[in-house]
Amino acid sequence: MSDAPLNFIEEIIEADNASGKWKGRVHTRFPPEPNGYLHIGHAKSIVLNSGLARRYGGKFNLRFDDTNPEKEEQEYVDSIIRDVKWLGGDFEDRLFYASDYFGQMYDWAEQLIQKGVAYVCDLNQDQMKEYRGDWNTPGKNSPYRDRSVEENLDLFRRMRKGEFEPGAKTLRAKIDMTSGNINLRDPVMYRILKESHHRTGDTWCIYPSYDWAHGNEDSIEGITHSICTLEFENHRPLYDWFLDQLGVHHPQQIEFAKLQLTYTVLSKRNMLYLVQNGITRGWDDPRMPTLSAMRRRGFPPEAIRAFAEDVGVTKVESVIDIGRLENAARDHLNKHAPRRLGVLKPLKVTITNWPAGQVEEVEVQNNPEDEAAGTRKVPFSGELFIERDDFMEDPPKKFFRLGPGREVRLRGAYFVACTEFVKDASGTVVELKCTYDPATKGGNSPDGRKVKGTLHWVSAAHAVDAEVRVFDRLFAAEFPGKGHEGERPFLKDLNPNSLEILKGAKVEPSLAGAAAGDRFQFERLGYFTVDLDSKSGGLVFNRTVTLKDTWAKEQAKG
RNA sequence: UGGGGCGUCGUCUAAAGGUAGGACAUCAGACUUUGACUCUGAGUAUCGUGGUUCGAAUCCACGCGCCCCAGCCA
Repeated sequence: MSDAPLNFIEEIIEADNASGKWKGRVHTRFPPEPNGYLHIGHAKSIVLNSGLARRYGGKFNLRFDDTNPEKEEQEYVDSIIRDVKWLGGDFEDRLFYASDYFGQMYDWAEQLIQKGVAYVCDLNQDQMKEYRGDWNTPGKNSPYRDRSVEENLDLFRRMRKGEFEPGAKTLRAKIDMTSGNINLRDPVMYRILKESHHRTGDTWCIYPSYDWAHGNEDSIEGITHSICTLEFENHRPLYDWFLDQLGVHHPQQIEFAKLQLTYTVLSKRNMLYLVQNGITRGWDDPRMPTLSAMRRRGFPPEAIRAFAEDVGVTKVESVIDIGRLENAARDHLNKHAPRRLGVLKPLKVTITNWPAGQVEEVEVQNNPEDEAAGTRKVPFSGELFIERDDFMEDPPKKFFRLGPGREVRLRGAYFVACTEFVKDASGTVVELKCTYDPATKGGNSPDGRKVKGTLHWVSAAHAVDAEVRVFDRLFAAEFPGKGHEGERPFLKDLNPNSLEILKGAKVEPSLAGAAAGDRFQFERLGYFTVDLDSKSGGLVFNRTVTLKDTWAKEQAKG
């Protein structure tokens, strides 16, 4: 437990514990509908719910809210389980499905019919809408509202048996057609759906609606604090009404503001569009905000958790600067990612005074943030590659890298000075000729001479070829779609440079055996992970995030 | 225009009638074998108007602004 201030949900829990409301019990749940992939917004909910359980010695359930067979699929169930586990949401053996409770819910529905507070309605969809009224007009009672208990029971049982077509009848709660809260105007509890369910098959042809089902699910599982997002605030009176009518265990619904991020689109509909139209390469394209994509891109789950905790929990609708997510990744990776040397856009360097054919091993620290990470040997020779951006033909004074006559340090190796540069016919610099100072081995000069810059490098003969996928934000606008007209305004804000594939990268030889998912810092560049597409002999890296770069910022200012 | 919710630095978020604090971002500097990390410093906020009070972000009143709701989706 930390001494950080409590968020409003923790305050509720501590008050409940103090009053003995739940006898000290805390039981939360994450209840996704298996109709899409989990994204960073869901991560906030998972971290919140599972974190509360952990903090207060309670329990956390994973429960699929699979009440709509028209939209749900096993593929999504599998991906969600994988993602929740990866994030560290510890539901132990408590993996549940709303569909497991269909029998209980059906019995409870009959109970409400017996009680006279639920009825079978024959109104079709258009009629029901008309009878419902609107914000300024109270609704009218359905003509079927006063059927007898016997008739309702008979009809409901026949609905279950499949005697009626989809849409022909519904079971409705008898509440108040004039309520200012439209959710209370006799909401639908069951609809007829002749659709095969991914778990129950064709056992059922009537399916419970969200409002009826959700409280039941929470109640059955003994949930104490049922946490959901703000848009369900209007549904809470209904949640309470059903549970009160049933007289069963009654959890408290609490609403919080969902996560929104700048430069990001998080709606399932829009994400599906990006995937189906090939704008990204599937749900796990590293530019997507899904958890599978973020995993593939190299985000550590610990970083996502830290981020989710850092942004806080309130009822204020807020948009988080995506830079904070990137920062969370840097923060974790800085402490844990081993450093390596890799050159994204190589420029050849020949050390003219290096003994021909000689190879030396230099010792480089694996992680200056972590002494225990130790050191490694990296081969150095007279033919090297450095980063193209680290040389300028006519550099400004504040450029600390290589230029004609300038001297820099090669990380862990020697000081080198540029004596000459070679251009091809088109005027592009293709090679540098440098001299090295043998007295500076390891990177220190005995005469106390200073250099401003330290460059990363690889030995040409020893380097391993790699493809590097350099990602940038998928959208170029802070609020994608804002200010544009049309069907899918967010498409107008797509960043045309969100993916750059660098085929000719060169990395140090120790990376040859790296496996998919391994994360590294390429010194001075950023954090990189080995992509799923990587095969031995064909290394592929994803750039997770760059290092902070004040030089680039300076340049951008002009 | 009915019902529900929300307004604190640029962005998040604390302060439960008593010094408006922190993080990220920004700017300036120190350090540096990563222009990273780390460290130091700076500026910037209580939606408005009244009221209660010795004292109000906090309590009261009246406004204003933004979000959600008219699926047999969740």
